[in-house]
Amino acid sequence: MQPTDNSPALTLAEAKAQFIHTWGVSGASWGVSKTLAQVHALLLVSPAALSTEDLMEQLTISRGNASMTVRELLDWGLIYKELRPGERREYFIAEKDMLQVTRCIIRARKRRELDQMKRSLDQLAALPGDAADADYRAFHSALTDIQQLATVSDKLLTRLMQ
Amino acid sequence: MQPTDNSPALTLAEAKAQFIHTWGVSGASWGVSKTLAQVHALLLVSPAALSTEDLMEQLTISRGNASMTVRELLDWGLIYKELRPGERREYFIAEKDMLQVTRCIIRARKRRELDQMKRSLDQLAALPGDAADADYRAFHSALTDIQQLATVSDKLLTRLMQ
DNA sequence: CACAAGTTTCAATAATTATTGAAACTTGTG
DNA sequence: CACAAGTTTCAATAATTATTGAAACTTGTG
Repeated sequence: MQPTDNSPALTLAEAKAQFIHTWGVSGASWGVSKTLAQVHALLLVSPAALSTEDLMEQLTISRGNASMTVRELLDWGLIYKELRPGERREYFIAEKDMLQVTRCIIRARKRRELDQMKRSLDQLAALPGDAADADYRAFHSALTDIQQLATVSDKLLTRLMQ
Repeated sequence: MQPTDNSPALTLAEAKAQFIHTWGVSGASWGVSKTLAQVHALLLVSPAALSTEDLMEQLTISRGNASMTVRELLDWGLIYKELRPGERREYFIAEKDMLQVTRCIIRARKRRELDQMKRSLDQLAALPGDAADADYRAFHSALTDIQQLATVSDKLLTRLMQ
């Protein structure tokens, strides 16, 4: 007797929906909004470009939300506008090369978080103080260690972006 | 005339407070709670171990918050308990080696997010389908690309952890 | 075993963040 | 230049997430 799998296989649409859900959850735990991640996921697995209307419909989100999310994804460089001659409506298509996608994400996050952090650290490290004070020395050395880590990370990320 | 900087220099306590604030903001944008990041920052720049009481006082947070946050930091491996003989109260001290700190953070996030994502992707990639259907092929190929990226990231992160 | 000195849990609440949706805006066309 | 077909903005609101604080629990000691 050949064992046959009785559970109904996922349809393509269900598989896509599940992927969009997973991508949304992941995004949320890295500090980006669930909708942003979901719109990105939907466009990643769409062979064709989609309009704002399509996004609203397929993800049941509002026009405003769709508009702002799409703008942010354009800003990250993760999606492109596709303009069709003679049509008013804008279509969006995702960068499909995952290496490029990675670069975009690293570039954006580095700029927003790491560079900002380095600036704060530099400012704090400039604090003049009494080198005889153990407490001051401890703080300063902690700061220097963190700065060094920031510098190393910066170099590594820059290299990863090629 | 020698130009003298008139702005009052930061005191050590102010500098620490500013560091704690910055670290808190950074943490928040990477999806960890502000308090978690702040407790970590405070312990990072404290030469001595601190008790729950100390944390509550210095960050003006509740006992419950302090307790849960400390437990989570222990779980990440970012802080240690220091027990003093004959004392009931627990003291906490941060891992100060930033290389170790990085490892702990990578290990925890990899386990929580990347490994989880890989499992979801594997499950979706197992979807049987009609290889003649262009839509199916497009989805499958997107999925494979993402899986490959996940695998490469996994290897890179594992290497970074040494 | 009662008590003191702590820690943990978790339901209620506060604070924050994301989302809606209607009004304002933009742009191309007859 | 009026209108149609879209997009964007942003105040109000909904949803989510973090925090409080009091009660329950734990553990060592006289």
